Amino acid sequence: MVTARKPATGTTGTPTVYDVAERASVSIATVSRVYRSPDAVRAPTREKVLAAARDLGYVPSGSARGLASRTTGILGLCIPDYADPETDAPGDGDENAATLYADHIIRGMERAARSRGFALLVAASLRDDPTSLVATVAGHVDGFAVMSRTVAARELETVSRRMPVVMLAGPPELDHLDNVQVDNRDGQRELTRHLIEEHGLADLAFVGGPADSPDAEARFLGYRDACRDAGLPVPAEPALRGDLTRTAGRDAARVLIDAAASGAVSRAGAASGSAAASGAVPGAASGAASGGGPDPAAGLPDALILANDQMAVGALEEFAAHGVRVPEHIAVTGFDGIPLGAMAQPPLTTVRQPSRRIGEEAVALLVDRIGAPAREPHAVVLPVTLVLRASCGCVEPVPAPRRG
Amino acid sequence: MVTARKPATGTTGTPTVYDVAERASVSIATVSRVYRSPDAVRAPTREKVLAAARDLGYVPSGSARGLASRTTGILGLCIPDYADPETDAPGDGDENAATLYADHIIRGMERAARSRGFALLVAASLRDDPTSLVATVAGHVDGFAVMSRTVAARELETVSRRMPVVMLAGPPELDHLDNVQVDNRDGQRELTRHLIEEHGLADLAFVGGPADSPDAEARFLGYRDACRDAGLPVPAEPALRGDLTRTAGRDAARVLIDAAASGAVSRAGAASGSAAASGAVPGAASGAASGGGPDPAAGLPDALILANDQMAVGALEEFAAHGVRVPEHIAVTGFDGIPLGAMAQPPLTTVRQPSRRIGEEAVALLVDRIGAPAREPHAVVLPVTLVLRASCGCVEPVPAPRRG
DNA sequence: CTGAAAGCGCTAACAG
DNA sequence: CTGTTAGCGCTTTCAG
Repeated sequence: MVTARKPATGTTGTPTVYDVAERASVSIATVSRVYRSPDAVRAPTREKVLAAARDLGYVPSGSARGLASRTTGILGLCIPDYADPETDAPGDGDENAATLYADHIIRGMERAARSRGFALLVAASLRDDPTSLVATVAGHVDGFAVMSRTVAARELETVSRRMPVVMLAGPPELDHLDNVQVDNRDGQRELTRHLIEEHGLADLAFVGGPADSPDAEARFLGYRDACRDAGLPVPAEPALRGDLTRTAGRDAARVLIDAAASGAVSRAGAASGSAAASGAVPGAASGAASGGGPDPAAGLPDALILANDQMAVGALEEFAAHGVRVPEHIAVTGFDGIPLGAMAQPPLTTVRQPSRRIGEEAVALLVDRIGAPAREPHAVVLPVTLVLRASCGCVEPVPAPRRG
Repeated sequence: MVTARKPATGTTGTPTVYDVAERASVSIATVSRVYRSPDAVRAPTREKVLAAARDLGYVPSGSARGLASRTTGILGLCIPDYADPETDAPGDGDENAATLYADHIIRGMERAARSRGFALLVAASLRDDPTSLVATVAGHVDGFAVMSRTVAARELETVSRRMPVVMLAGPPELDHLDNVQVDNRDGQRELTRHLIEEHGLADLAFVGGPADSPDAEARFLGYRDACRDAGLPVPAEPALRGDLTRTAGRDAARVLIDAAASGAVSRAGAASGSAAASGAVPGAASGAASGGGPDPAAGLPDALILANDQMAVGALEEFAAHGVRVPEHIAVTGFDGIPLGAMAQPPLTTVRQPSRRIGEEAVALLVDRIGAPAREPHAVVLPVTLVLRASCGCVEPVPAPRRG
């Protein structure tokens, strides 16, 4: 006869089920049961085990558990690299706002996950380290969400055959994946239509994001839709492009101001991408929301439509610095609905994205699929909402009464 | 002789080392090596393995790995429950800003962790579900950080004997734990001193947070330090307390306004905690930054010092709504350095916390300790910085030039 | 440089 | 209700 098969860990090392079992004079199976299905163990026995565990400082090993049960109770999230680590609080907290979006998704997922009994594993790609995020995450989770452009499609292709994966806020690169998006195009179309129909603006300039940003491109498309619907010229390219930062918004505004000052030449000509945008209807500027005063607005479009709030806030700042009044001289709009927009001067008209809901939907989709791996891929498109504030010429609505 | 000991997984199930090994005609040990120490395997062999893995869609199991190697490559973070999930974007995005603090810590940890080869497991306590966070997290990580008051001290006590734990932004409840804090007291002292010495203010009112918020309490202590240093009355309790939200800030401002309007009675008397605060030096109000105009300031303190930015922004809003001018009638300050503060009207003077660095330090501490479990506990205190803007009477400094 | 063997700590049928 | 017995998939000496 052999000696004990699984000798208790003795002195060193973290305590295991064996240690607890020995101390409580029960089998390891019972110890396991106490944690997995407490009701399947008689109360006295359970107490004994719990007491032993407490004394020993026992904490079940997630790894062993995961290995044995083939599920980890963890959901993953891959996000793109954001912000330079060295740039902490350079002065105005600009980069803080930049992250809000991903933060909200994280938060939404975290809560939704936890309320369903999952924890959240977050991994961001590192600009300089192309190590596969998927490999890091996939091995530890029961399923995960990926923000668009974070990981290579080929990799997703492979791993998505083995576990639930949902694509976030990006075009369904892999059509067989679940994915949740926001209705960027629709939102921008409605916003633009509002400018055209409610405020009677006709000379619009759109400031886009990088050409490879699906969100920004979808917004541009929405902008074009509105132009088309209104019988306005439909630009093939944004009048300007920026990298979605506040600074880019400032720059865009300055380009416009400079162009306006140097005569009525194609003011969009200074753009990075192709030029020739917004039709030249200089006279239309006088048709703006609330004309009056002298005319620092001469040569400016009726409205500047930026692809996100950050750029819009930057533009607001630049205009203010140059004595251009918003919305009197030019209307300005953003997209996203970040808190900063509400505090801007004037408060920014924008389109609010349900960023937190994106995370929540992702979890719902993931959990669904974990329950039914063969289910058809779902694509959920979250609606956005117009937030009309002063920067487009709308009167700031009275603050809503607190809800009961 | 027996049959194959570890038959390849065959058709079903996710592929394992055995499948890859078989397909590449090598042993499982070699497959393992390819992932753990690629250089220990001849290039041709390595390629063969990698190819097989690719074909199979093989992803190493984090659980199995963790079990076998006793390390998971994951760092954990326990944060307190925040925001009601139902309250998404009720109107002003208030709750968005509310989370910034935890978000920054998450972000800081996430990046720091990843740059050192770790992923981040985030778990928030659920208001209604007291299930042990620690149990969820501890089993899956190599060490973790805990935001103060998130988990019971007893539990930490136990688990910290078995793995690295660092306490965040809270008083070292367990003195043997590593912990990282922010110099709340010092920051508030300096800010207050600035108000007293640079602006000549003497009648100060401090709005604190919940009594069980270590951060808010430390700030109050700093405020008291400054009062004492200046020979001013040293209140035993904050003039008012709030729950650190924007709404609480609004309420605080209103209490002050009402009290001022209803005569010069003890305006702090309406506070929740004990009353009797800031010495009565009503005349001093005229000594404010830029006196002039009529006197809506009558009965108001010279300055309202709020325990955080959110409350301060709320106060700013309320004052504006009642025609009280800041800083002419009353100076207002916050604490934290959230982006909202910079956009407020007037821009908010505050103390900036290096929130992201907290997360970074936490990771550094954790990784250090993982490397040296027996090391002495470290306590790092991060410095804060004064951000002087218009709400205290300082001129808004010109925007710093972009760094080269 | 590669293979064989022995677990890591826990769960999950099965027996009793 | 509780104990036995196999592994889960991978890392790791230790040989070769």
